[in-house]
Amino acid sequence: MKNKVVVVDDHTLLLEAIGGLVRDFENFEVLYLCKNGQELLEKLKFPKNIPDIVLMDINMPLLNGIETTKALNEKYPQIKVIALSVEENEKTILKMLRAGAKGYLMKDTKKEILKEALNQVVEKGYYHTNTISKLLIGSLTKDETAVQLKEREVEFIEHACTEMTYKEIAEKMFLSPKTIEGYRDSIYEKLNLKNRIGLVLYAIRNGLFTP
Amino acid sequence: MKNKVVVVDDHTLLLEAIGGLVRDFENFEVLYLCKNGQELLEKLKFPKNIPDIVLMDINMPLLNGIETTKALNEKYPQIKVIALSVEENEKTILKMLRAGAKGYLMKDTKKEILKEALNQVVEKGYYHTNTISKLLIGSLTKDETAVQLKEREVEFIEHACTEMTYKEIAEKMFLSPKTIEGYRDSIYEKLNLKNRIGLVLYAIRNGLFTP
DNA sequence: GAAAAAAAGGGGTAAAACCCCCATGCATTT
DNA sequence: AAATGCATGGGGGTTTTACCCCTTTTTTTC
Repeated sequence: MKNKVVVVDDHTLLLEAIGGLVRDFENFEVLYLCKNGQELLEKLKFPKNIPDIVLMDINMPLLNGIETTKALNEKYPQIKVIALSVEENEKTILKMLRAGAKGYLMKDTKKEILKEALNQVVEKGYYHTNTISKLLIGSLTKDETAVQLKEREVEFIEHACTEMTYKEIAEKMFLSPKTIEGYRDSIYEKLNLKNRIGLVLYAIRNGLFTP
Repeated sequence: MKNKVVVVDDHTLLLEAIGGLVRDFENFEVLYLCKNGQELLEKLKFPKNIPDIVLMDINMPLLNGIETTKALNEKYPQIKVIALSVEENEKTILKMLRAGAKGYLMKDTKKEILKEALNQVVEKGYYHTNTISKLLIGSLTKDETAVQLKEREVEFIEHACTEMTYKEIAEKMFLSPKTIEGYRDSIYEKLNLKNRIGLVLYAIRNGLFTP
């Protein structure tokens, strides 16, 4: 019995191409392909559509890789997710692993490594490269969870990533400029930032804002 | 006689996967795969390695797609380049077309479209989707070339994409703060920006700075 | 229901950013 | 020789940010 694989990626070309690669591996078969997380969750409502492994991109519209992985881990814990991404961003990788991904592959992976990863996930239940393992060890020492942004603060950060002044942002969010300054100050403290430029860079690097 | 295709992309998985797709098309064969522009130029030194079509990614280390395409157009004008990218950035697309690319495909393209593009490039010498055609028409009216940043201004912009104050940037560039302000003001005018946030976003969106 | 935490708003000061308009020196062009 | 372009630096002003420390109101928690 071949292991059933589903590939999820919004870039159709990449999606079909990776599907093609997996189809070439002897002990794997491609069940179907999805363009985003929402499409996958729809499909999974039918038991015949439940795969053994999901190869999942992280940056997707509608429902991204992290949220989708979380959902899968709750509803279908038997499905093993391997993240697939060009993102080398440490925090993103960690978020994905926390969401329950069993492996993480950079997109500059060789065909053989993909096969190896698929096989290891089937046999051992996980696949981690050296890079990822080191990251995991590092994450134990750092207290990442301490930084928790409020809903309204995230909203403010998105507005801060434009040419608007704080006064204008305040108007847009129906708040006093002073409240906005309050948000800013508490964010600066939490994230150890010096000025708005730093905030913008933080937002971009952590996916809160896409330029 | 099959048309010879070379794929250039730094993401190995994508590289191999696209190679696989092209291999499946009847009238095309994959000569070889490259991880960046430099590797391609090395290969081309041997006449037997000269393909009919190059499928080229834009963002690559060592020698990016735009520079590589320029080089190809000078030395091997018979080779037709099709750009392949996730970038939807207008300016990047235009740069690539100006460099001499005969076609431009987003990575969310279907397998059939890729085949269609390859065939059209062989037959007509070019392949442009509606989106690209509209862009081309638009570019004729706008005088994009007017905006020309000086060497030193670009250097300043890179520093502006950090938490440094202008005073600190001035020290780092061995200039008076007033000179820095001069750079800033002329850049704001040229690029129609309101403040430093806008500058940072411009820099990121146009590849002057990678966060 | 009281205590604690958070969200929202405020005052004041100093620094940074922004915006004009101007001067010098130096190379290239005409 | 005059003109142009450009890099560099400056004066003096306003606006916007940053950074203090503080109060009131709402929400959460025990």
